[in-house]
Amino acid sequence: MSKYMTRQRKTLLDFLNRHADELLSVQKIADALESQDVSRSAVYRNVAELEAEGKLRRDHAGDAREVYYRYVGATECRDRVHLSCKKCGRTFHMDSGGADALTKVVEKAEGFSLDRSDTVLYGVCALCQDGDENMK
Amino acid sequence: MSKYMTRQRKTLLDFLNRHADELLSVQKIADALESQDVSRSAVYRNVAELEAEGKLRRDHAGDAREVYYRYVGATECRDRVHLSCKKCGRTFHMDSGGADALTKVVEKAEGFSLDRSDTVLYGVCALCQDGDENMK
DNA sequence: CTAGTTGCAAAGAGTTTGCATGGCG
DNA sequence: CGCCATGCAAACTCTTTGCAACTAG
Repeated sequence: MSKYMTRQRKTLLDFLNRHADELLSVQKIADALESQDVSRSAVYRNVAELEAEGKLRRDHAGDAREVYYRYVGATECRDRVHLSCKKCGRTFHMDSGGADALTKVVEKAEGFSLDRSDTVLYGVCALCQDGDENMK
Repeated sequence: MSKYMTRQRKTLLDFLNRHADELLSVQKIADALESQDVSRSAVYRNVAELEAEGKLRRDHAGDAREVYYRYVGATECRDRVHLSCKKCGRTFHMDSGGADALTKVVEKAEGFSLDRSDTVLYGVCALCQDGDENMK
């Protein structure tokens, strides 16, 4: 666990808060923080720690070979099922009613105990579904 | 797209069929096929192709830095929501009734159009839930 | 002060690629 | 026989690590 709040860590947390729920590779983070004099090692080390604390969650982005992360440290992400839009990349949270229904469906169908905070559903969000009609 | 069915590709496909739905790293695959004289390059190249064809899906396994794959080429995996057990690592398929219910829940809750074949739910399967009691 | 943290650069690990050789159709 | 695929090894990219210098509390 972290004991000191260093300039680098503060900078990183600030960046993550401004990009909560975005799919971020360490590369992107490091590039962004480079101008603020945060070394790549510091990024890697802090990211690893945040991951261990459960504030950053690993995800995989389409084709890329790098590891992607999603900041779920903000309280509004706690124990919430995430919905990831394949078109715009944005993330949405299911409200607890929806999550309850979801958990129940899975439980009933397979006797499977869903882990809400580990699950990410993929699909297309409401906004992008509308947009489609204009694009095609 | 593949034009020739080489010995290596055949060996790989055979292996994948025997390990359908398991979480496999290229390392594991390559190690297993090494004894059958399939080079790592061949594995990497064929895996990339199968991924492009949609028969192998990328996933991420807990802590590891490597890329993991899941063979979903078998017909029983087509368009089915996958359930991945965090304890035993096994994968289960939701029947279409369950998947319909799931799709509806998500649609209603957020206007989100679920992509069944891209979604993997994490949690603990029925078997492992029972096992727990004996372990603790 | 003292221990945790950083930066750098070198080491590791996993993946990709160029090119000559081999094999499927 | 022609073209695609393979094998090998070198090249790359991303990530980890050792160690001296630095700094938060």
